[in-house]
Amino acid sequence: MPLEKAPERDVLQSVNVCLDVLLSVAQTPDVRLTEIARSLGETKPRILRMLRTLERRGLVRKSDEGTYRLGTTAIVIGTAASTQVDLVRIANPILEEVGQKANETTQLRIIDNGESLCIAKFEPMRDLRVQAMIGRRRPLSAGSYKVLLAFLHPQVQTQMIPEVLPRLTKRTITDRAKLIAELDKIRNQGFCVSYGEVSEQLVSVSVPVLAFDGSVIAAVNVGAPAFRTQRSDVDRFILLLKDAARKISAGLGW
Amino acid sequence: MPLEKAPERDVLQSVNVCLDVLLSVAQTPDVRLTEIARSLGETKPRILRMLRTLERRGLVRKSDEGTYRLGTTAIVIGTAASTQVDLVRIANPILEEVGQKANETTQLRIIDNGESLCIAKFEPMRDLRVQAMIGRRRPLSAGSYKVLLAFLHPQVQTQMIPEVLPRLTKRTITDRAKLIAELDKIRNQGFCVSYGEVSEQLVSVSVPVLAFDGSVIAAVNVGAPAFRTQRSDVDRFILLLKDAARKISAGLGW
DNA sequence: AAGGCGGTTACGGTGTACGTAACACTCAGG
DNA sequence: CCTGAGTGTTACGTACACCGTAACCGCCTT
Repeated sequence: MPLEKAPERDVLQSVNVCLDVLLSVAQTPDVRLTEIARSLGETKPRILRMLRTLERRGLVRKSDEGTYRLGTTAIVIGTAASTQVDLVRIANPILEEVGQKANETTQLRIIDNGESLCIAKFEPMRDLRVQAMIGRRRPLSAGSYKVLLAFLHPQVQTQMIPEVLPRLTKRTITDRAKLIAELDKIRNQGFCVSYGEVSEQLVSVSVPVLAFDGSVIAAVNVGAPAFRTQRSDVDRFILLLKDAARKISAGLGW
Repeated sequence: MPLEKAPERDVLQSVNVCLDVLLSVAQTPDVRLTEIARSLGETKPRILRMLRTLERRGLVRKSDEGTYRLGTTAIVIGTAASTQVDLVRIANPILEEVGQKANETTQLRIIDNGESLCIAKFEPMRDLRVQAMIGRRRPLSAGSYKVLLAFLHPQVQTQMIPEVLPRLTKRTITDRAKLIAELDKIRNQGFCVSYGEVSEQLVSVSVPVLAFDGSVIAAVNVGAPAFRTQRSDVDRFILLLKDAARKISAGLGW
């Protein structure tokens, strides 16, 4: 029996592909028709039809050179979403507050599709700072984002950890057993500090945002260059983040 | 012959409806399945399938009570769009600058689907201020947004003006001939000031953003409460907006 | 001139996704 | 306690929307 495409019951594949196209354009601006078709493994006519419909509705825009970008309707939907998603709406001012006090970059990350996904951020006015980007994905196993794993129910946790752990730097944990031990430690202390696991010379601190039942909703994070971050700074970040996580939980109604 | 649905050649109606659903949720948060189906004139099973696919991709999220909101993927797409749409990316800091100097709300509006559409804004820190909202639509004929009409090519202009002009306040122009005369005046002086045409007690000033060939791209706008806006303020706004429009044009490469 | 590559069109067959109908469930009212 | 009017949901057979193939039209490069 062929194990390819489990057709995902009750999912309109036409709409599904159209969303693929949309995300494709979002990810790589000025992408061409052929490139999209190739990367999605679809035929050109099909993608052309998708793009035409998306263009007519202002979701994408075609440049004179035949490349595609997102359009104005995408902005409208996006800003509406920022106000509709409680987590982001609540977290944004709190992220800014922490970011101002720490004078470093802060992020809000959730689990999405087996990865961590940045859905809100704040960057301080400072010449040198960690660069964050809404929509950027990272493996769950690397960096301090692994708090997201640590506070998961044990069964889904092991299920969420892939067979082979991707290596981003020489400090990245790639041994499953070692990772699980680390996760235990994190769950006990309530936070995670990571040194150069995802990027060299970067230190990252994360604290989980928990729901009323103790399930993990998201993680708040401070990222900073290692050279200017003392042990005392890290401790300060942890306190700031714990406070922030508590506020966000409260803001969500718990 | 039936004049209903000209099937819009090469437009996937399945995708089309799905976008309707998405915009529906964007416009009215916490909307229910039945309500969407009713407002779009579609059947419930169809909309259910759409929502399910959208939900699986994180575009919308279903609450426990069965209502729908936009989801995290919508945020990702939206923020990507803000950086990809040149006009918005360029205009945003300029809008803020003008807004700070005027200490009033500023907007960037384009023509979309026969209406004016707000795609960027700035609101000053001030207790009482005009409220702007990205995605909000207004008739092209009312308020100072009519600069968008004024700088259109004459043939498309008349084609863009509807048969009957909607009345928003008692000051709204509802006579076609009068409107066209007004548009001539606006085109000559290069800006438009409107007193209470779209909202009572509000004054609004708009200046067109022109492309290298003189075609109109967008309009920049200052909106303020009438009671605190002197003639001299209006003049100041005009200067600020003209400068802003010039900068935006330049930023777009002209 | 020939070939490659991008985008586009045409068209006929098929399988996706459509609507109908019936189903569960909750709530309000009689 | 039943009934009716709301939800949202499932099942299913049919039709047509949409798909892929193939051919086409530029535009480059060789």
